Amino acid sequence: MSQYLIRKLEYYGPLTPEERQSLDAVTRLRTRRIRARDDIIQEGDRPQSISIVLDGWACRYKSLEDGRRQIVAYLLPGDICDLGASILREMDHSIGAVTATTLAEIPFEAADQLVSDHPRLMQALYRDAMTAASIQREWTVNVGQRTAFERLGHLLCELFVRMQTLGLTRGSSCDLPLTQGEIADTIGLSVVHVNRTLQELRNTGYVTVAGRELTIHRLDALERAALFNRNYLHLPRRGHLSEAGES
Amino acid sequence: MSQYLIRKLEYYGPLTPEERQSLDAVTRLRTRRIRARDDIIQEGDRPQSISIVLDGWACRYKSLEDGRRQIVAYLLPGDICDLGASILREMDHSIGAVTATTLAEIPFEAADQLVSDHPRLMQALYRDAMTAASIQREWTVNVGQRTAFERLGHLLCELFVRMQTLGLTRGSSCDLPLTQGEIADTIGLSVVHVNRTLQELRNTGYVTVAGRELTIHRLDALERAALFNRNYLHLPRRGHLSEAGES
DNA sequence: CGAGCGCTTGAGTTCCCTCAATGGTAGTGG
DNA sequence: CCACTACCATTGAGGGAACTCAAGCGCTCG
Repeated sequence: MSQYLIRKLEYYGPLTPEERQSLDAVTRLRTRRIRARDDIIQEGDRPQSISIVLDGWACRYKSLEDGRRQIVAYLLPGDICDLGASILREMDHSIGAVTATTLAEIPFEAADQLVSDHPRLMQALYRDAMTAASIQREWTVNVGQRTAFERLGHLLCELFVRMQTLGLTRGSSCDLPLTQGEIADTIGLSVVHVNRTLQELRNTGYVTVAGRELTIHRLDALERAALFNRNYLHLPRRGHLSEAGES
Repeated sequence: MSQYLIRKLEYYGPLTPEERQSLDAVTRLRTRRIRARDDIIQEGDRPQSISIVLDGWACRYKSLEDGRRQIVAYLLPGDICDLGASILREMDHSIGAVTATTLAEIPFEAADQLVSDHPRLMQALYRDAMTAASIQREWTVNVGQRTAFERLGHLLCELFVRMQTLGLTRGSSCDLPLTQGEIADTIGLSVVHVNRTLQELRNTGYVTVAGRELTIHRLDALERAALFNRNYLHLPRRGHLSEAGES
């Protein structure tokens, strides 16, 4: 079940069979299903376990009193929901399910046991948290400096590349289960403007967005146009990536 | 020398005298002075030690190829420069000195020794990293959702409150060694518009900015006007804060 | 089959940007 | 000690990117 987390952690260095197995076991202890658009946890809550996305898309978001909302991260399969939340007093943001989502819920004791049994896993998880922080910095740059066209292009590049590392792309296509309203809340634009910018991306031949599927026709060109530089994802050098069918 | 780091970590829970002393000792091993506006480390570099700001202001920033620049964090005394950089391949952003800055440089081996001698310090440092990540999320909200007035007000509130926790405020005033250009790169506005927005903040009586000093006349009111909610700083409940003279 | 939601389009507006110019101040060097 | 330079803050004018409001269309689903 936790194949995506394992896959992700192995980018940082191979795991031993024991580490893989312990990780796998601990994610099978308890699972939880969330319906699309329901909240997984809310700002102010105190989490009782560590949750990992097994399947589906979720997002971290923060709301302002007057209803404005900013999505600050997307959680794809293998991503951990409560980085540090257990160690801080309470959640400073909410997490919502974008699609129907399956979570593994790991009790704190089981997690403690896991990392004390396998100290190298601790390091891999820390690394994962640092990568998440790097992505957060890049998102700040995205909304702070880039034009609407670049912002949207950058977001699509990031999501595609992250899906690719998970083996969840099909050629130059992947799922994109976001509404234009959610995209708007992600890149700090209005829905109307997202719609027009998306048309611009389509009309210039960079992408096709049909239903819930994204196709990037010229990834290299889009990366250039959107000033996307994948260094912030801290992936291994190119060429290691594989698709679903190949593994 | 590392009084500010110690002070910050003690917000998360008191340290033993031994922990304090070891922390202090390790920050005295080697120090480095940086002139204002020089870079401390650049994107792509691989850090050779852990640096802690002892004195002065620094900032994390990312540059785009065409010269646009986004400041993604300010590093105040007690802040750690290379959260996770040692564990990732290379720096995904640069760090520059805003003012003249003094750094403690802790060799990796000394840092490893420190946290293995005092495991609770590891937890405090991890907590600190998680708080930094929380601030980063809030900055994404700031540039993504808030108006120019709110953005600038929010930034000033954050900097003032953070300086306050360090005991570096004088009543309702504190240092603000930023040029309007740097503020512009922080909140994603043009210099001209920062200037006008700052005037708006002055004219409405919220703040005075004279030379390199910021005075916030009505902090509560500004917090409300800027939609500032200090929960994301994960400070202890209010009332614990003290000023320089009091401790 | 109406209701709700998401996508799309048009029209008008506003917030923020760029360009340009000025004055003040600090640092440099002759 | 005073040019000379550089940088920063400030102001005006004009333009454009993105916003709001409003309406219509096509799904899907109870």
